[in-house]
Amino acid sequence: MSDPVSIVSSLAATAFVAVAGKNADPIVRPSDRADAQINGVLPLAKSLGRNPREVAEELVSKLNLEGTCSKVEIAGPGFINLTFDDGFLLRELQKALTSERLGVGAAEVSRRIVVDYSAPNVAKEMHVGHLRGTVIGDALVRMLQFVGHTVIRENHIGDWGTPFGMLIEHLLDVGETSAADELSLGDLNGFYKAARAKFDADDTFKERARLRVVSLQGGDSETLRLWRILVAESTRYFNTVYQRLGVLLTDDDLAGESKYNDLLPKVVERLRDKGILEESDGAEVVFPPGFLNRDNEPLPMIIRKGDGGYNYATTDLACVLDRIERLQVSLMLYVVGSPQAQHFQMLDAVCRMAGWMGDTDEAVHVAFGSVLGSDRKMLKSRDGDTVKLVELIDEAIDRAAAAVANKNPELSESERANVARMIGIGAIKYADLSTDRIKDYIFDWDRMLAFEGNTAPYLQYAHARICSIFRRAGVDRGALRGGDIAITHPAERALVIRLLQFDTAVGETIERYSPHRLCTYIYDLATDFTAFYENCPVLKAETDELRESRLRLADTTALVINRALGLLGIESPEVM
RNA sequence: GCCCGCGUAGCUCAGUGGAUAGAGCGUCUGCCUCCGGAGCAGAAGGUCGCAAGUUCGAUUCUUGCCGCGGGCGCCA
Repeated sequence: MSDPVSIVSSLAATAFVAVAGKNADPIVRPSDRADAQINGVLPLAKSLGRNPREVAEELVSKLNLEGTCSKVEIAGPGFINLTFDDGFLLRELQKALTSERLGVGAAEVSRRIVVDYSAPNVAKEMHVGHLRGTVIGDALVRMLQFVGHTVIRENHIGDWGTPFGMLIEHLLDVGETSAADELSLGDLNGFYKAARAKFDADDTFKERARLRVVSLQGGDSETLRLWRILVAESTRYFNTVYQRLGVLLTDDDLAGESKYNDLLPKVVERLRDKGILEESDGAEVVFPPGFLNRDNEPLPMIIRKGDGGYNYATTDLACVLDRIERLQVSLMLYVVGSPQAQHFQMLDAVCRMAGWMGDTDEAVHVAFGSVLGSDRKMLKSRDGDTVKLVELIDEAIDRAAAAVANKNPELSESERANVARMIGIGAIKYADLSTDRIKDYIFDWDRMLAFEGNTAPYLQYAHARICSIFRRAGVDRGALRGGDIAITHPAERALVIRLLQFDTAVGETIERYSPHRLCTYIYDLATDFTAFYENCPVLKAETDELRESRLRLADTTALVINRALGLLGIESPEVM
């Protein structure tokens, strides 16, 4: 904990106990009238039936802020305005600097957590719809790991179900080798569409597909061999996308639906043993209370279809069993689009009815909105198709390369390519991460690649320029660390306070699984650095001491930007 | 019909039970021989969808309504 607001808050809490005789939230918040303000006096006075200003005075007398605040004043009806002591801020900054995580505290309790994200479908193209889930999930994984949790990534790919009948038959028609080539090249849409077209147009093909599904589910070894080709080629393709995108997912994280096949009968069995499985319209279902259908009748979660087959609900239940009983996790994050909200509510309800999840187990639907075009409709390519993720990546890098060539023509070709990659990918990711995930967001190339405003290029540029200060100074950043930092200007002070808020920013981001909070923080930090850089000459500082102090502030800022962007899965170029 | 989410400046978006609601872009007026303009200073622009309620205090919480999007039994 390095945020002065948190530190002062806990000090205030003890004073509140002294005055109130019980725990009371001091409600300490950052303030624009001082560094922080204590808002908890008014509600406390109300509950004590006392005059607020009187209570405020008593509180101030019991508040030991020696060494943390240089000024404490009561204002208005009973607010207490606090001004932090500069020495205190600088001590905290030094502590943060020498800490492992730049002041960010470890989680109070380290948990085992599954993060379920990305989830593309085998033999189907990855498109913009997969972008958000992949990027948000990856950022959450990085942050949770950062604060000390044990994170298990799970990529729940769609590798099972009726479409595989037609896909396998199409594979046979095309020939295994050329089909594999087609898939590994990434022409998944073409493959899927061709299969689909035949399925729709040709009754004998449809029959073959139907029979193939049966033998797939029956475990026919030849069919499984063919199925594995589809899965292997698809996942190989997914991996190339993940690598280009710079996300953590690998084959080790694959947890396709097929993986849970053996568990499905057990799910049914255990629900039946629990006495909550019912028969309805020929299907075996569970009715979690409170869910109604169109006609205001109880809405079931279908465990086993009328034809004896299983569906996604069963698989998801099996997943929960596996995660809780085998992986021993207590928290499951589902980074999945918001349209599936009701499904996850029912899933949670059924797991609790079944007793699989207890009071300490949590399943959180980390829901996110859709990616829209400028017309506010689902983003589509010109021909009305979904936009392929790889094409999006290509275009981002192309556009970034053009911007870099324009901004810094001096860069060598290979440097430019590398920087363009970092900027392009960063821009896409940041655009996705920087707005509240629950809302739909409007995809706009010009905005996300702008060097002004709350964008990745702006933040990356801020980082690169700080690096350039050191190149120009001819100073080794590492060698500088540990030395004195001074506050001689309000802009330096504001920057120090902001640097200390990194802890809170990460904490709030994790608490709400909302990466945009961290984005806002980095942007504020960059803005504060700009004000500092504008007002406080660094290389031309009046004295060597001041120059070094300011270089240290620049260094710290760059470290935090780099680390924070890293937590979002975004790289920080040193030149651009 | 029922349920869920969203509705903040012209546009894209932050934000909060507290004392004058913020940013970027766009618009307008100035400024700077600046460590790479990520420029700087200022102006205009908002009944925080509408209406009640809870509260000392609501844009934030509750309810109703309006608008938009999504979901609502054998797809995932």
